[in-house]
Amino acid sequence: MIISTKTEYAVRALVEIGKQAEEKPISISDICRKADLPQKYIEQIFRKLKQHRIVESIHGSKGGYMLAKPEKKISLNDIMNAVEENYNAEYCDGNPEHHSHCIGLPCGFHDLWNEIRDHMVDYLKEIKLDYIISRF
Amino acid sequence: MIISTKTEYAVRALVEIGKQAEEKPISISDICRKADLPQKYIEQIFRKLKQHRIVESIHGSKGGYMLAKPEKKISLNDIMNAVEENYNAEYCDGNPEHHSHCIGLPCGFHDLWNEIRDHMVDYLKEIKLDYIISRF
DNA sequence: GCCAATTCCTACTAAATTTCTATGTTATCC
DNA sequence: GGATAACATAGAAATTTAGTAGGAATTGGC
Repeated sequence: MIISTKTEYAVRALVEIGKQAEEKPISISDICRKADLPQKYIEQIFRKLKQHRIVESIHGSKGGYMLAKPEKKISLNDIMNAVEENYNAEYCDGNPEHHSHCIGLPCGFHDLWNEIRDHMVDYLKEIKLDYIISRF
Repeated sequence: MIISTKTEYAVRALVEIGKQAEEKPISISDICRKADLPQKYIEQIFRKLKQHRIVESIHGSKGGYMLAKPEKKISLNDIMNAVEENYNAEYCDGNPEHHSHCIGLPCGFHDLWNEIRDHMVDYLKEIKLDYIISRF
């Protein structure tokens, strides 16, 4: 499956924030209760989302998370890039010492894999959070 | 990474068959020697490729594998479909008893994930083995 | 008929990754 | 000061992926 649990959880949690009409922060525990998600896991995920400026947080009691920018400026690509490990990794540097089958530069396979990844990234950039929310 | 080792191995092995000018079978051991691949693993992969009519085999001594159809009729999608587990799996059937967050049918998330998967499948259908081979 | 080379089959092991929990610390509101 | 929340790190548990072991069945060539 193309979409991992981690990405799905991130999206479901962000949708929960998006559904919140008011401009006040919502806590992880609220999100998880409403969307039936594992709280500690979501905490980790949200720290990554914050590092990538997708959400911002308010510390302490009455604190929580808010979207850091408008829903239409947050794409599925942004979310996956924040949340998935080495989402951006080049498949290979073409160095035969790392991959014995690379006969040299450029390596045809890895150019192809990167081409496929780039296609996917471009597509996912067009799927915005507002579109996702609108489907509910 | 979108492309797994298993798919990469399958492609590299199929390219090796494609490079073979003559219309005679090539053995797994030859393929693995030339492309530096783990033989037993490739054997498994080729059995799946055979089940999906991507290659055909000749038993016994002097036996081996050949492409079952022209290179331009074998797509990356065909290969991944043969080789990757539940490549075709619907993300979810929308049944809340299986996924507690599905509030009903249709389930917006899973329709979206399937939409993304379908986009990817359509793209991968257009990447044919002859194109891949031509890149070397 | 026998041997070598090969496909074919199943079960298992090992490694890596992903998912999730435990146990805190720090910050803020009341 | 207590409650509630974000923030942090380590690691357990589960799942998936990659690879190995050992052999059975099939065929060509001698």
